Amino acid sequence: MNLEDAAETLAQLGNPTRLEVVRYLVKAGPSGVTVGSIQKQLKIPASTLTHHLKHLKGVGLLIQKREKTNLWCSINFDRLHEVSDFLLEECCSFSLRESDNTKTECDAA
Amino acid sequence: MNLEDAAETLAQLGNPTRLEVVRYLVKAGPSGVTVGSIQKQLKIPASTLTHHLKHLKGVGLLIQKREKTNLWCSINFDRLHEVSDFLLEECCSFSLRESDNTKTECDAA
DNA sequence: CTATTATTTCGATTATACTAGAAATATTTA
DNA sequence: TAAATATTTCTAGTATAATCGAAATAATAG
Repeated sequence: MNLEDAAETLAQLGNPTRLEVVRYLVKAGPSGVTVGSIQKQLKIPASTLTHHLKHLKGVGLLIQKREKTNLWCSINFDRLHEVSDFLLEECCSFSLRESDNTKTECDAA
Repeated sequence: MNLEDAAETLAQLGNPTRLEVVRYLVKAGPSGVTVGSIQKQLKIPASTLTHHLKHLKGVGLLIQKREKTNLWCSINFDRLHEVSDFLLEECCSFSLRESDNTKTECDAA
């Protein structure tokens, strides 16, 4: 994951409403939830929610599957890992290069 | 770290210029670098850089120390870990609750 | 076909962020 | 004091994002 993609993904996670949705999707797990249930549970107006879901899908954090009238949403765990890995790798790269210890800061944490 | 703080921090990391600065600070390590050296290396106009540094400091990602005319900047590694932990914990909370395995998805990764 | 439920598009408002040049400030050195 | 260097403030243009009501669309059930 390059810097541009990481920044874009982080930016999308940086909106409180969207981060709340992401947290909800994570809790829901791989089976996912419908757009409507997110809307009801988190009390987000439908149009606002659609708007944010489009953003999340745009950076590959959201997986959607249609089933009849319902649109099922689930989080892309791999993508979520990629972005946290970007932060961690960039962070820990220092310890790996500069430290004499076999253990990195990451291992220690 | 609560959702609001996490969102705010992620939002600040979500700007390409700032993420580039963060990456540069991470590479520089705990000793840090001056504002001027960031400006020259990354070719960011001084006023733009000051603006972004203020943002990073605002969410606690940046540590600054004055020495004579120079302002030394270094990354707050702890803070960087906190935000990546927020993503990982929220992410892995599912596996912890739903899986019968003792190993979580995080451990496996 | 009609009604119902689910989701999206449209449109408009409001707010906030990014960018950077020019001028100002502050500190050190000569 | 004057010059040089480092950083910040001021200001302003431009762009983009967040929000949500109302209307539109889509799919199914009766």
